[in-house]
Amino acid sequence: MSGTPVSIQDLTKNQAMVFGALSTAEGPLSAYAILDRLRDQGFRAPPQVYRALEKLVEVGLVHRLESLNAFVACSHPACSGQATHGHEMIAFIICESCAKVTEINDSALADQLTHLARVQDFALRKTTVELRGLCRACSA
Amino acid sequence: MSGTPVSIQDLTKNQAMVFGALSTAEGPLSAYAILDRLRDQGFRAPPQVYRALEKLVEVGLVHRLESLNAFVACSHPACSGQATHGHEMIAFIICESCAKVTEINDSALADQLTHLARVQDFALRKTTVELRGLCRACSA
DNA sequence: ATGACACACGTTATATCGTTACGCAATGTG
DNA sequence: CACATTGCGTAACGATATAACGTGTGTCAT
Repeated sequence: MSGTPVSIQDLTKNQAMVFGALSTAEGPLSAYAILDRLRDQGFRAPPQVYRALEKLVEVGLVHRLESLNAFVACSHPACSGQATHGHEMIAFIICESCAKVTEINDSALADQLTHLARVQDFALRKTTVELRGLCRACSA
Repeated sequence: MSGTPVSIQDLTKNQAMVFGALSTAEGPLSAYAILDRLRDQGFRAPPQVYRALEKLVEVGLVHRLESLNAFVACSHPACSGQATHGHEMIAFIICESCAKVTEINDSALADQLTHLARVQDFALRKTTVELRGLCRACSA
């Protein structure tokens, strides 16, 4: 199991650069947006980005927003994918005007989702919860 | 408001064909899969499918699965987009093995999501809840 | 050491998903 | 009738994602 990184230290060069790009960004970035930001630093083709993203998502440092086909750095303070691990079960609140994304880890919600799956004998592997609309600032 | 269809009767020819394709299908279909199934019947290009899908989703006869980039016919018995309307707030349970999709309309979940949004003064417009894993049959 | 293997990476090409833009015909409304 | 609206057909393109292949580099059992 030496190939199981848990924190930023264990990232490869490309993974670190992609994570850096996402951390620096204000909001979510598409894979191609990441690619563009890293061209100066030697990135040339999509697979470089996608490979890094795959690992970062697996480890929990980055989340994929399905409804946006985009990615965000985990907002946990110094996140390293720990926390409520087992299943992530994070909800995202996404403003369609300013693109700001809020990450929410609500245990009541997690319980409900777990329950819904359990009732059907469904072996939950991954959950996607994304709430879209307008944030307070933008709906004012 | 004469342009607001509420049921299958009001669909145009293309919308009806796309809805038919989805209804006939066992599981979710991508837009291009729909296109392929309708080529015999005269469909030739993506916009024909996407335009029909846009309307069908708007009306609630069809749902988009964000995590699959695919579409399913609403499973409500003789669905016409009514029911808990206002916001849809439907959860989908998606088997990654057999691709079967179960539609769930859980009011506790809806309440919880509404609450999460409310706490942040977030004006909810659309929710995506997708649970992925293995259904009972497939995890046996 | 050396050969076998796994891993990260670079690169090209291709697959898949979705949209823009344009034109035309049918319909309905003043 | 003039004209707006709507649905439709088509071509071209843009955006997102993956396959496939090659290379170097480290580990490590032999």
